[in-house]
Amino acid sequence: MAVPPAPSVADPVATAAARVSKHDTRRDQLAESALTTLGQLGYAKTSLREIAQHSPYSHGVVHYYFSNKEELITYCVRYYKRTCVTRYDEIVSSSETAEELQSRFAAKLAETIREEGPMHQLWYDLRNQSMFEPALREVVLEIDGQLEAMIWRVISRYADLAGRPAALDPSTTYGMLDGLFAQSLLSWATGPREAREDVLAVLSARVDTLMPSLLA
Amino acid sequence: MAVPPAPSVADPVATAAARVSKHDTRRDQLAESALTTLGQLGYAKTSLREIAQHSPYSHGVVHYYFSNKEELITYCVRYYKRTCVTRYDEIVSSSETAEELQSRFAAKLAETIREEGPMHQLWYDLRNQSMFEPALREVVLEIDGQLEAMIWRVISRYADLAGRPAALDPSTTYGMLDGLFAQSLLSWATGPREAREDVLAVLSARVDTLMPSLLA
DNA sequence: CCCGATTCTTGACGACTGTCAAGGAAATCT
DNA sequence: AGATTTCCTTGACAGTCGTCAAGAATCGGG
Repeated sequence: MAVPPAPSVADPVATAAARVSKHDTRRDQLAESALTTLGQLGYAKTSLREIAQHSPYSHGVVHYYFSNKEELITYCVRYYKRTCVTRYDEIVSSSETAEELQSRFAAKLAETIREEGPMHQLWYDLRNQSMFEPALREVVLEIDGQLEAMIWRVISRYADLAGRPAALDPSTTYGMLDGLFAQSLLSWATGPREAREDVLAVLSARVDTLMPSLLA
Repeated sequence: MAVPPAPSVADPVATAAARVSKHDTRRDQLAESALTTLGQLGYAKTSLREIAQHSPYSHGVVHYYFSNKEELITYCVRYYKRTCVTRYDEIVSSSETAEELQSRFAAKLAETIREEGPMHQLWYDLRNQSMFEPALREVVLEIDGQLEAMIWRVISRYADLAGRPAALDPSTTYGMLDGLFAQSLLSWATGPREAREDVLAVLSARVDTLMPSLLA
């Protein structure tokens, strides 16, 4: 993951740096444990003890690496975001026709629910909680903006490939697609397990047929 | 609100009915107190004691009228729904041209955020919590279906007035519009108060310009 | 190998939660 | 009027929460 700690030498700078990196590695490790717990239980029902139980450590260690529950949570969200907001960039850069981008994007939307469903549930949970908890607003606003930009990279590239301009502004486009995504996620998460693949197929089909009308 | 209790007469049927109606009136009264609390604090941070504090009673009374917290919550949601899922029906029945329905619907979407913002925040909160809490799924699914039907009454009437068929199925249409609505609600709830009217104006404008493309 | 710093565990605290039982207050009935 | 049912308050319970302090375990440099 990160660089392994340097072998012990009498270099106070290097060892101090290794220390810092180890400290950060532990924070990331705890963040990962926290994220799986949060994805399973949701923001409200996730306690620090529960997070610690999904990690190799005991519940007290959280306060050694994070001063607050709040700090842990926001650190988690940013950690999660790091890997998340570039999800479609490979598709954007490697697709060579509008049709290819369209169908691969539609398929990828469904795939990310299948592969990372709980993480998306957590995101929508946190985004909603930010309406009640001011402490979450800053980080939610930041990530929401990045998600909008991510979607806009797809759509503007799509417009380029098709040789037609986008019909809507970035925010409206994001709002609509996000609505469809959230709708499918909800029914994926709450419906019967046997129906999950059908839900994802429907999402793909919808986005696939909808995308042409996002261009003028 | 409900019929006032009948004056005391020696009619066991009437008095029993009055008793029941009084019992139900109290339940509704508690539900209303609970809804304002839930709308302010969100599902996670609302305790029974907090609900009671927003009502004329003490915290123990909740268990006299409801057996569970869960029963109270689901009762609240259904109670709220009663007045809610017909919000656009007056517009649907009284609009005489597609253009009128379009602009009045767009305006009403914004108005309901302005007038009942916290209730909508609560709805999205509960809908999300249903992904983590199976107990909420039944009632959420039921109301979500009614909301979809409500939106579809608007759009199908809109299509009739315009003399063109709807371009999308009810579920997709609902998902898209709901996404835009939720997006505006989020920024209405978390943004600065001075910007609220702007947010609502943007929502109205977006829906207004988007609606024609919902027809084939 | 030993000492000091770092890392982690354990146990405790005050506060809060849903739930419930006991009993007082109020309304109703005879 | 008294008796009885209904309504509501109070106080307590077992449990969980975030937080923190004290000390054990572990690790690295001399």
